[in-house]
Amino acid sequence: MRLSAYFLPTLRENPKEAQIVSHRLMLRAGMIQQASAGIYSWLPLGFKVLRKIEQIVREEQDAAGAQEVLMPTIQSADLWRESGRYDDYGKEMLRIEDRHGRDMLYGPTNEELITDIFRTHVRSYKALPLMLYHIQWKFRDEVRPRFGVMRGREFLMKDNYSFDTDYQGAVDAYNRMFVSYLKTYARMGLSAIPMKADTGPIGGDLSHEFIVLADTGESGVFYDKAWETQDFANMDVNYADMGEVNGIVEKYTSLYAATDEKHDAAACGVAEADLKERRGIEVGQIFYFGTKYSAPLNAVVSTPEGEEVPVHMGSYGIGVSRLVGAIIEASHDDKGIIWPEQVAPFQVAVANLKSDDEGCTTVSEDLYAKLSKAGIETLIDDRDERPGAKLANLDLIGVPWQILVGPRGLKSGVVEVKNRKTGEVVEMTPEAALNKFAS
RNA sequence: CGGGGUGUAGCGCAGUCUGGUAGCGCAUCUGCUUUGGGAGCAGAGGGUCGGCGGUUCGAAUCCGUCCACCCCGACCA
Repeated sequence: MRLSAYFLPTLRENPKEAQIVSHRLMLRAGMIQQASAGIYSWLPLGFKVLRKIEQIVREEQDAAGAQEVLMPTIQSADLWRESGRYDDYGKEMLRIEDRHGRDMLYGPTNEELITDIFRTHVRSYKALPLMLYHIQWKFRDEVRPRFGVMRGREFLMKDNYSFDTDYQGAVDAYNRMFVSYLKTYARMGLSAIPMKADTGPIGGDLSHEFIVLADTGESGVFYDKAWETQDFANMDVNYADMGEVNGIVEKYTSLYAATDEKHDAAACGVAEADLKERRGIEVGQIFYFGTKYSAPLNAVVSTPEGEEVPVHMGSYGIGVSRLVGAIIEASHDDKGIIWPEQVAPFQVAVANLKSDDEGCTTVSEDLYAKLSKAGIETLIDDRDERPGAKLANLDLIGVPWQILVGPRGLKSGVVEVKNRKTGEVVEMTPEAALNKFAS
């Protein structure tokens, strides 16, 4: 992508309404634009990152055996009356009346709809286990939206629903998701720690929330420092082997972690030297809720014994749009965003530091063409700007690697390859720079 | 939902108290000079001052009303 043609409306100054760093940086980096309170348009750069995160979530859901569907944003109130939640959900649910006077709503979650799909088509234990998920926009009419996409009213969420004949099957599904969540967040360059959670209004009796460590997080967390040395991103799991899955869950549920509300220094059993205290952001939650929805909605299956039983369900959510903010909270400096490579909008940015210099232009254009051809997502700053402006902009938008092409280096035949995260700069020939990324 | 605050150019703000030609910085456009950490000079464009109503010869400014947005708290992917 050429920066000269890219719709990237960056801001030099901080918009006054943005208080937390991810919100400020997302606005300044031209990723989002507020449409109304808690509702955002996603501009090219932001949307690109959003889709990368979404894709990682999708791949890990698929790997864990879930199947993707897509349910609508607008739902009929009828199903919600059937489950009893139409009255229970309160003002957070956006209620709409259509032209015929029918009560509709903008879905805040999808238990009812997925259960309806399930009960229409599934009658036998033989179709189980089953996990269906979708990645769709939700709307919850928060009293006080804030923190940009971290706490919006409209948000993109992955919600997965599991269906099993009995409790043991449901726990298996729960455990698969537990493991897949560890891996999902790690693949985005995040440290997310599962913590025992209250089940809240959604109901049920087994739940963990996943909390990403970030200094600016909303809640305080305590955990065993052993969490920091786990490599979940490269964890190889066979989800069909429940012994293996359960082993992983057992290992990590026994490793201490708790939010400050639940932390008990005396009872945690972690030596003081091993106990870390930090802040975190909730980015996902998993629940087992049994027959809470299947019973009222009559989602039943026949067992091998010919008995009809309501299915045991669980739900598993990941706040996809919130993750964009959470990643920035976890990874930035005073100059801007530092994207982990897995979710970065571009892998490499080529900065032509002197765009009216023939040598600089030839070298940077050549690098751009070859990197692009090699399938590397590359951004070239080909604008007629001063070097300082270009460097500041690239730092702001957080591309992990910058190749700086300037007359100073070209005199001795080199360009500079800069790592955004460490700030380390290595001089090398253009060919070597190309090989570093495209080999 | 309780408490507080703000709406003036794309962004950040002054002007409002004390009514009298709508301003500043950044950004944008043109030209020249410049080119390694957000350049300099010269010029230009851009605003029904959140909406509606009222007071007045005259309203960004005073009064009324509505709307939008933000912050703190209680609640949440």
